Amino acid sequence: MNIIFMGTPDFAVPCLEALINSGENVTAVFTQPDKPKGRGYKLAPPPVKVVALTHNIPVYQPLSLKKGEDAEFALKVINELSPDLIIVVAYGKILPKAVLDAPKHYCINVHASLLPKYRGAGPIQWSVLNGEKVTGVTTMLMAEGVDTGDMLLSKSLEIGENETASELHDRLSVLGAETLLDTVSAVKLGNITPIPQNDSESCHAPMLTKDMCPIDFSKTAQEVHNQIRGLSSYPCASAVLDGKRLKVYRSEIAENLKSDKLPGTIVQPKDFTVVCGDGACIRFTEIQAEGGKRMSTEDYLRGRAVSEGTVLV
RNA sequence: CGCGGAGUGGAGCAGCUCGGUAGCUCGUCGGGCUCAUAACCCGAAGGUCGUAGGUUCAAAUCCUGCCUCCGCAA
Repeated sequence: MNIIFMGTPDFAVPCLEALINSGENVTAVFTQPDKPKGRGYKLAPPPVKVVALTHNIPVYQPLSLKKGEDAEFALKVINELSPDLIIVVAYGKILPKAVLDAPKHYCINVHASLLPKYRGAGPIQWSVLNGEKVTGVTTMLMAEGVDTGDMLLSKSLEIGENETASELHDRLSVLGAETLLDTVSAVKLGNITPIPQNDSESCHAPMLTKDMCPIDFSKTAQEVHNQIRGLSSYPCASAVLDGKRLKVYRSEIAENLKSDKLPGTIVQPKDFTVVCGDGACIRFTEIQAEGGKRMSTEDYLRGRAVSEGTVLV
């Protein structure tokens, strides 16, 4: 099949590679423009672009698909390629109707949640933040609303107790590629049955922001744990130790340990165990100090003393 | 030229202000104690102090260039 692929970040890469490896004819890749990133504002290409280029697939990076010269040119390109399918995976732009109607068959989107739950840009992180036990990926026909189209196929998986959003991200991106291939096969066989979403069961998962990062130790240990997992590894939960920011990438609930100390107090300096609002304790297992490298708490404590009774803010 | 921090035995850090035998916590190896141990005691190995120059009788320490890593901001 002739396919146009639209996607931008790492999550989309396995899908693109799966299509290429399964012998589909990917005639063009649309992705976000290179953006200045990191120190010194170096211009960085999106991961999907890098993969596309290594397979010699033409890459288009319009600023907009809705209006302006870029949009007109993009639409022209799309129509000239006359794709059978347009596959969209975390592209980061909303497609106008003209693009949705362009392919002979469908515009199909791969979304990292079990729809209709967690529509939006941050489904993986929010399912961890909310302490979900199960999540998955769903393929759907694209409609004009964000993540509201009729569902095609879905696959689910269990979320580990201590699993971080970035680990889950990696697993879901692989599962997404599988689900996408199954969906494409079904389309070829004319064997798809779109199922409308039940809007009343939906919820929204917006992009994460930095004001979600500071840890509020007055919450329960489980809530704090979920926050740490859900924000890892970006933007990453943080606490303040001795006036400096401490990022917490990984944690675990301390079994059978209670304390009536003030929430945020370090009760076991040897393994960085901290009291939370419900008296239960949480143990940081992977952290990063300002200016320092990300490392296991064990390594961190070898070089810096943390004293019992210190209170994190 | 966006702002800032850091590169020291296998790991994480101190030492640099006020140049002059490289230290701490841990790991590794050997020995001891112990019913036993991740506990304790004794001992050992292991470092061109990121890299290239400069200043100096002497540089981890002062000066300059370069490389790499990280925080903020985007």
